Amino acid sequence: METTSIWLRDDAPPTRPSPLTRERIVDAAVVLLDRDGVTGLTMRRLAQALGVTATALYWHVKVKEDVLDLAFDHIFDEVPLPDPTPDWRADVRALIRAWRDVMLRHPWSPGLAGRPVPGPRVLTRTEYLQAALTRGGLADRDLAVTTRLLANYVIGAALTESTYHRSADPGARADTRRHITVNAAAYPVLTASGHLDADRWDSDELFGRGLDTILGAAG
Amino acid sequence: METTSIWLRDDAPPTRPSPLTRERIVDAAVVLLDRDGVTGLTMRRLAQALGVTATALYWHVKVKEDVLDLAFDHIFDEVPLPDPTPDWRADVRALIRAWRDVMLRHPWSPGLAGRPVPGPRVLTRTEYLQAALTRGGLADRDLAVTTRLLANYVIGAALTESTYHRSADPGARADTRRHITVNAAAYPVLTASGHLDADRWDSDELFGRGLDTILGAAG
DNA sequence: ACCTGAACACCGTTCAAGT
DNA sequence: ACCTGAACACCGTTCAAGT
Repeated sequence: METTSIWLRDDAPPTRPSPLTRERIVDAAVVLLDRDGVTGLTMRRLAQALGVTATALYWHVKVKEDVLDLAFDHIFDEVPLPDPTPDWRADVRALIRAWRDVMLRHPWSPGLAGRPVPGPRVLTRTEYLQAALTRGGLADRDLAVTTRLLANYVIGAALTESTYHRSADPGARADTRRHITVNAAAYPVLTASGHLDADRWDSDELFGRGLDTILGAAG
Repeated sequence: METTSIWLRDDAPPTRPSPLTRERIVDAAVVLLDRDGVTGLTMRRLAQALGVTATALYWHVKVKEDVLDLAFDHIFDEVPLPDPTPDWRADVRALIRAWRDVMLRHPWSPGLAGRPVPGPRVLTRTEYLQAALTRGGLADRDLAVTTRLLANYVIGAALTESTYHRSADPGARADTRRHITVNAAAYPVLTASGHLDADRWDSDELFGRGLDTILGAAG
């Protein structure tokens, strides 16, 4: 009868103990994407992080795009689906806010949002959203309009905000703002309104008010 | 005194008559992007289209990203800026619709929409938008909220619609829709509402109604 | 069934050199 | 000032071969 001796444990290869699975590939991909962005994810680096050859990945995945699709869907596990409440608007607000939050936490994700095939996690969240809107009395075309309005708003917001935040050149934002104020003759309203002035308004608050505008008009 | 003889004309090199300029580079880039998408634009292919060596481009441009930035801004020449009318809502509607149209005509563009530095053409259109909203009585925080709401909505809409339309696999959309209906137990609302059913609603109309929802609630 | 190694056809970018 | 050629350090993907 064999007991798990400490020597046997030390004999085990320490670098790649578990077998390669889709799950481990996706987890490693998200880590790399978070750290180095979408251009930082290469099949070779992903394989290296998993202690494996690049070509080994192609047994588990057809093309690199599949890895991106899987990673994109995977992060939406972070969007909770609480039990519906009587306040359908509050449910929608919480969902959309969490949706935006997860995309801002993974800044590489909004650019991938237009993926042709939504994964199961995205579909589940969309189901939750449409269910809440349905409780609010929306149906048929109005339901489709508001679903798209909310989804496209949150995607656009996450896309612009995330790329704006981690601008390669940190001074580029100030440069653009300066370009506006210097050419104030061409951009009188933008100059006055403080467009691209990062300190003027809080992004979270602006997003929330836009959301309220949609929800106030719907239903 | 020299006259332009036909022989002299024929002597001129036919492949690369004009000198390389940023303008010519951007024009060629847009052509390539329209034809092959963002992955189809490489510095080598771009150079070949211009009858020049890939490395020659680096005299006119610092990195490839600059080409993408220039191309993205360039297409917004196609968004007209008509004289403002007394109906500010109509002005906004026309601008946002044209904004969406140009992005759908250049399906590679929405994914680039989050570029850290907006170009002069985008800024000019944003100025036009904020001027119209200002005529509608919006100011300060309300102006910022509605500007972002409209801009992010149109960007998100263009992103999802464009990638949805030229899905690599044309049957993938139907597959996803089938996945919903087959798992109707998990997606009861999506099944009933016809989510991802391309034929159910007209995209242009849904977008327009979402736009009207925003404009109806604003101001 | 699952992974390796070698190979193919590409990339973006740098830099010395030409004109 | 503007472009070429060679070179560097990479890519995604295929495929025969190993276990």
